Amino acid sequence: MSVPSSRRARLRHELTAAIKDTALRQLTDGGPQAVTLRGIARELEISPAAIYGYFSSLDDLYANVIADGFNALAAQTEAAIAIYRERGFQDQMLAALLAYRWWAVEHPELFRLLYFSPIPGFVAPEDGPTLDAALRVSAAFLFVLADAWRSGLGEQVTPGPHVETEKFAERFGLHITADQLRTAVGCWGQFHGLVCLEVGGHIGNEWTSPAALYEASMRAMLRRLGLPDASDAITTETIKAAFAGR
Amino acid sequence: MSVPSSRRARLRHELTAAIKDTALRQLTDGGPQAVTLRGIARELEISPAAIYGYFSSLDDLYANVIADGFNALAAQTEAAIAIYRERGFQDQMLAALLAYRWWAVEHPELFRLLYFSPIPGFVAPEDGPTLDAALRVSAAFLFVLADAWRSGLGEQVTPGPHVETEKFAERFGLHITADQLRTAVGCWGQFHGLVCLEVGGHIGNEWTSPAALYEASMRAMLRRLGLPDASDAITTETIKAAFAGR
DNA sequence: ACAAGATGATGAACACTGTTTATACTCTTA
DNA sequence: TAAGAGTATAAACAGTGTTCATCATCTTGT
Repeated sequence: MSVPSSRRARLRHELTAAIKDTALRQLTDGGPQAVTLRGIARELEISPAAIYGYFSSLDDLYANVIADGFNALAAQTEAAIAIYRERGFQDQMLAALLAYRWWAVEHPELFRLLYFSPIPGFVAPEDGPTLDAALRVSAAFLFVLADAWRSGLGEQVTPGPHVETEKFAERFGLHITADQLRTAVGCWGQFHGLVCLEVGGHIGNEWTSPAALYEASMRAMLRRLGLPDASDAITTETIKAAFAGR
Repeated sequence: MSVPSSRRARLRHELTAAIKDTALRQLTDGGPQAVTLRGIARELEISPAAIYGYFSSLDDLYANVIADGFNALAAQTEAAIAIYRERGFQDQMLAALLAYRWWAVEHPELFRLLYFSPIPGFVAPEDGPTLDAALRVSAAFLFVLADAWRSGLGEQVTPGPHVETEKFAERFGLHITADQLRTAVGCWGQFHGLVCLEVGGHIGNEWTSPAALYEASMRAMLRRLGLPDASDAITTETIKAAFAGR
């Protein structure tokens, strides 16, 4: 801090971004094992040791890439919700759900990295930006659902034993019942699970269209939540088009 | 084949098993990056090069560990189903679902390896035992559900566009409708997703009991399928006890 | 404008990793 | 017992993350 020299700060910021970018590119090109400290240095025509002036270790670099990834995913779902801001909650939810899958399918390696980090050391609780960014993703969906509930829609929840919701309310600044929390997490598992199976290559796309299957499942899920049917016009293609002309 | 010398064959079999075992132990102890060819050799007091007489590469070793893992997971779910062979399909399904989560929670690193292989090179389609073992897991659930459908139970399926089911029927030897297939995959995504979130550490167990949440969600899912309510006596603890006294 | 000092980059080294190859060894079997 | 198949080995190679002492560069107070 304390009045940083602007030139140095700019160069520093640019190089950190460049390092993260090349790491991301190596990840998307050749999988997790292909991203290499020396490879990044080679590509940037820089000494391997120089990177340590920007990241304390390769794990630290990974942590930042992961945080950026979570933020990108969150931004995409939030943007999808914003598109249908004037419409019903069911439209906002469906748009967010489709945007979630779209992002995952377009960035499969990064998506894997986010939710099944193949890096050993860190789950990094409370450690900083990683966890916050991860929560931001779920929060995007949760807030829409909570808004719908608050407005009196969709009170079909999953019954079950009582669970604590205080710590949850504390973290999210959101007061919902135990049944609602259970329902929300159940939905989360549902769409996240389908996306995981597809990204992991376990839904053979030789015998199904994953996109159509996902969309149908999500519409059914929203119906089970007690929400009105979402507009038929909302499909993955619609979302893509709306993002393209943004 | 051709009348193998029994002594050599036995030693060979034992050492391959020992290699896989230590690889698995290193995985569960220190994560994916901790399993090391040289580390295995060190632990078995063997030359690193000796392992290449048993596995063609580290990836090959991984593939075998993965196949074994899928088979262990499949065996556990099949055994859980077998316990309730004389009972209703809903009991068999719930038991299988709870056994699935239980196995995943008890072998988190291996579960990650199975469904989000952090190894670069292989998804290995048609490559041999890996894919077969992976299919065996889904088949366990699918056959029970198909039996229930065939007996006239639970015809609440997810409507949607037509998808091809011929290649699917060919692979599984099971003839179901497109709506049934969509429903089954939707359910798969649901329970698999919840397990993935928990194993990935994204369901904070500081504000929920993942086991209770999972059980409640699964009972709700079976109800949505149109199956009768499963016995209240079936819980994770029940399954554990049944396995312990087997 | 210049010296002082902070900041950044470097090459060499270390301890690892997977993999190959030529060599030595051991055991089966004819 | 001799031949030969099967197995284990040490040494080497290319590559990895990380550290450290050294050197270049740039910012800044006087």
